[in-house]
Amino acid sequence: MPRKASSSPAKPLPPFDLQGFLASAGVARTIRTYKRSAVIFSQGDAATDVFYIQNGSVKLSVLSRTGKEAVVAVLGQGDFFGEGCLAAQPRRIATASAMSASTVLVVEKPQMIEMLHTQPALAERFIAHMLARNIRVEEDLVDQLFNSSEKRLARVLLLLARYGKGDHPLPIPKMSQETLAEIVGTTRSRVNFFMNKFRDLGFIEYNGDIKVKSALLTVVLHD
Amino acid sequence: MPRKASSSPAKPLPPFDLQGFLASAGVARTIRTYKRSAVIFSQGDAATDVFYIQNGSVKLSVLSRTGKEAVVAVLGQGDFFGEGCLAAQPRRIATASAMSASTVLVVEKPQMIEMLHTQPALAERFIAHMLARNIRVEEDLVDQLFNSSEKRLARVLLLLARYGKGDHPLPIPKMSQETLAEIVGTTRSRVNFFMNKFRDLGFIEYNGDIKVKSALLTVVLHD
DNA sequence: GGCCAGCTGTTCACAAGTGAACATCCCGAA
DNA sequence: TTCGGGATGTTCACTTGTGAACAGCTGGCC
Repeated sequence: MPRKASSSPAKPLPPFDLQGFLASAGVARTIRTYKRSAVIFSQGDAATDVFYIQNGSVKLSVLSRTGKEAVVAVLGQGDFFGEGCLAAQPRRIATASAMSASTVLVVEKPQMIEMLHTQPALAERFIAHMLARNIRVEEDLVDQLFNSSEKRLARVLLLLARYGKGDHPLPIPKMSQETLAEIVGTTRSRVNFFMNKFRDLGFIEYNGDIKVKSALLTVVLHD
Repeated sequence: MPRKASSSPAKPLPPFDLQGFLASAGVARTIRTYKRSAVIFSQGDAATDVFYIQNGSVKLSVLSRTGKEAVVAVLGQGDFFGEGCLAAQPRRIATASAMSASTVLVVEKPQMIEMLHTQPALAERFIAHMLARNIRVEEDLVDQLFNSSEKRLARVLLLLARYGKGDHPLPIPKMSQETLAEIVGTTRSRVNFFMNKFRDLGFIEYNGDIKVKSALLTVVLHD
């Protein structure tokens, strides 16, 4: 029996003290902190480091030739990003920016490569991250291919809400409808329309933050 | 200067004799051969093995609740697939089928995990694969978000054509317009319309196989 | 207080994409 | 050779999404 493709829950990444790990391995490392909206790296920059989120949330966005912006990932504690530099990518293909105050660990590419060779525990963890990321991006792609913008918005809201786990109505980090549109892949006017619809139906509440009634909003996904 | 997101060439995966590698490591392994159109595994099946393509080409497709089908990847020699089982996925989320006669190597999940721990060369190779895959899927997603179906079709044709490398007009494996539509993420009538348009403009030739004039078709991507 | 910037709410003409129908065309099997 | 099934070519009414515009709101800052 085929399952709905996008239904598998976000993989619960076990916490991992990369900083302590690096310290005990005697590896040089840097910790940086960013304020909300601060840019961590920009599309086109030289790609020299891998990042690991200690705290906060980071979004990766891509700017098209025509000026449109798309958000390809929203990441949180325990996620890696910027790992494209380990492959052949000499430049960043996306811009990384903090969505809330964040602290990230920076590891230079040569050291990361070295450690992936010599530290099986890190390699294992990193592979797990890549697998999870891959599954998520594939689900996003399938979602784009199959679903209308109304359903995609509902899915994004549900995923963001359960991001902090706990399953109960959890406030979503402050985020404009413009940003939501960039995540969902549609226009702001469309997001606005459906947000009001969902609110009228009692599926969400919002003024400043958004509160999602998961059980109700889920209905939208199943037609 | 931001680069066009989908412009980075498919990563040229260096050949890797996984079979020989496994043999010398004394690991149990199985080789299977499939005919064109044969199903390797189906969406919903128990996910117990990782596959490695020795030869041929394999597509991964997902079926929606509503009966629509989408192709999420077309893979070739040297690619892994079915690696989702290494993460938390107990079931296949996609169907894998041979697009041409293919031989694949099958490795059971526990052995793959064991080897990723003990064989740095394999782990490295596997990480490289996951990074490349991730980049490609992200590009596909961005392509969906930014581009019209005409441009997406052009991009898919270009990627398929240069798949075998060499850069010169290379015949694309026989593939129906229906399948192309599932890869591009649109309807057959749309694909048919644009294929004829491209043919009229001299960008491609086709009766049975498709021949892509890369230099010409590329124009479509840049408006 | 008054101003500005950014976000929200709303509308609308227009563009793009869908899906279903029907007419060929081609090729391999009986 | 004929038949049937799959592929292609073509059309069209209908749905969905776009992008640009304009009018409030609201909150921070001088």
